[in-house]
Amino acid sequence: METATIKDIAKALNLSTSTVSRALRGSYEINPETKRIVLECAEKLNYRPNPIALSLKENRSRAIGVIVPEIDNPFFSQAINGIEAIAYNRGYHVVIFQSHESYERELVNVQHLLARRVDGVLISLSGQTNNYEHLHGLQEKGVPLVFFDRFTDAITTHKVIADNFKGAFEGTEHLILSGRKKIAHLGASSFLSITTERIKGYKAALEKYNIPFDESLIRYCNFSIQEMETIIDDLLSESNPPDAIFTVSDRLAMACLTILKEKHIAIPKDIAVMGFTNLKVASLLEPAFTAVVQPALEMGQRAAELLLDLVEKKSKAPTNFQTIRLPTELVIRKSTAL
Amino acid sequence: METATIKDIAKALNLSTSTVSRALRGSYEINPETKRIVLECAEKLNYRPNPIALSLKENRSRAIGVIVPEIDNPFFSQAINGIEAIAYNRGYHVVIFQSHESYERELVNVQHLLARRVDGVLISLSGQTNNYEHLHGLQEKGVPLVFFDRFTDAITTHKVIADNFKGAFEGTEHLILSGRKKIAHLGASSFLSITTERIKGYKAALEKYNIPFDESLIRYCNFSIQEMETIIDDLLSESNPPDAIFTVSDRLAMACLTILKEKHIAIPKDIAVMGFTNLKVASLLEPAFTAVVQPALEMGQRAAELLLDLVEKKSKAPTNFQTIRLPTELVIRKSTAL
DNA sequence: TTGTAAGCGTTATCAT
DNA sequence: ATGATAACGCTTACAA
Repeated sequence: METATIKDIAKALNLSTSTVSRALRGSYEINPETKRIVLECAEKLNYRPNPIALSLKENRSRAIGVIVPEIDNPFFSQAINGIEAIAYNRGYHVVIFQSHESYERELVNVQHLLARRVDGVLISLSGQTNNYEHLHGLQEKGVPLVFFDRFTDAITTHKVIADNFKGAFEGTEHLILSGRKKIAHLGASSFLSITTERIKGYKAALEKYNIPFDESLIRYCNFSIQEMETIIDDLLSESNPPDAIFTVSDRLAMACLTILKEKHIAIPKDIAVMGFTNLKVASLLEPAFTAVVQPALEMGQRAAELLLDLVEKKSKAPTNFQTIRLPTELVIRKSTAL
Repeated sequence: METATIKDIAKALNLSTSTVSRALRGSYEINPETKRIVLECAEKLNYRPNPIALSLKENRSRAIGVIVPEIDNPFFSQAINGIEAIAYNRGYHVVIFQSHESYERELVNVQHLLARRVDGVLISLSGQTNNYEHLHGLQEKGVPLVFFDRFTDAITTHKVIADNFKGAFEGTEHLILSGRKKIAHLGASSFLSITTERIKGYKAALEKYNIPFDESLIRYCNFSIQEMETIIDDLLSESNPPDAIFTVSDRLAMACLTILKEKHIAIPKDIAVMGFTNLKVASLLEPAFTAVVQPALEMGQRAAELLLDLVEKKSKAPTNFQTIRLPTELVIRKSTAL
């Protein structure tokens, strides 16, 4: 059974396709009776408008593209969840791409999205991206773009991000106040806003408590778990290892805890571990772990809302682009008996 | 700057669109010189074929649809990762929908996928689904369908699933051999294959060791974390609570561990906990937790491969539908010092 | 109130 | 070797 088209209805009813089209979309200028029989017939034939034909005509797809570093990362899958919820409610589909932290891949993703004529793009930058021509390209072609989580100031548009500075400041302060003297900071790629902003927060906290900043305590690792492990191992095997570790992502936190456990290092006692995660993950981790919880779901929702507003915007009035900083929450869980 | 079309190239070169089209796709019957200048011009204008126009013409979209209960679930996000990898390599896009464990939502998702003319569908059934007309509908319209993880025998097609019976058997056996006498089984919805198959494995293990089966030790919970907690609480507050709990999903395992910890119940000592999860989550959970690890990534990959084979199949020869059961792995982690 | 025709970008068929 | 035309499904001036 093939899908019925407007033509089929027109033929069945001896009407023109334009009449059917109008009746279907409830135009004024149509005889109520005609409208009735058209709708009835459409129902009978199980007519479904072909969105592809519409896309071709209107040069838009009612789909938005999302580019994330990895789907299989709790932060991003939760953000996508938020995006999907909003998009679904507003009648849009979501097409997902992964950059796998690769600039080249991100480039290709953008080209695919352009080819697909998505109506807008949500992106969280790859850790390798430090050139933004592809994003300018999107904007030049009039495709609205909104950043979430990882952005660049090189592009003017809405940004929905965590309050990285404040989160890192509060987290670091918490470590200091609980007596830690030597706090390592495990960042992602140095290109990323989440890294630079968090390092600033970290530094500011050290400064407030007159702790000298030690460059060697900052490490960058963006890619494989493998690489993270190497770096963490390296950090821990120094003659005078840190007594606290601040990590900037779920995966770093996990890698860190795993290694510490393997090395039989007591987490609250010998080394304090804290870092940016999302709530679900935080609840799974070592109870002594302190989480700077990011509102991943809300970030996705807000970003999607802003994007769809841009997409549906009719007026050509200049947009006031916003940078929304969602608050993080410091979660200190009791170390319950296991 | 607008996107260039074949027409633009034709106009610029004083050729017909058909010639340009043929040159672009490297037809024999074209003058090498013409071909050259066309390609050159296409390059200059940054021509990109419009996949929407192609879709309309060919009545296909080079996109596959995926329906999962929840994106934000480590098992599914990992499976999607596998799907995406294969689809990307073979030139397909992935459109993702969530059923949120709701039959109605799944129905709507299927309709959207039909409207979008996806070339094929991968689905893992919602916990509420016990009517399969919508899936028959897909098949009637010639849209290939492949199940992964959660399937029904009411539909004839490829199925890529975990070896649920064996996994549950081995897991339960492990609990029995480590001295547990009263093993509770926390299933998802009773409609789901993952539930029924795993219960069979559980029963078979009990039988092997002559442990009488006690219906009241089996509980079903498919939905909110809230509901899971109620059920687990209920189970634990019986006069003679179980000394082991077997859970059939990541989320159940998490809910279970959380509650036990809150109640200060010693996990290896008072109650053994084990269950189906994926490796990433398993490594984060309570070290005394025993995991029946499912190959989520591979499941996604295999399912996507089978689906794309169906999609691209030319011959009308009847297909031999396969049911691929991927082995699970019993992971017993040492309870390292924390 | 309804019909005719053009057009969205592309390719296939049938000329030339 | 190349061009003209129709067609994919739909909307929308413009005509009637």
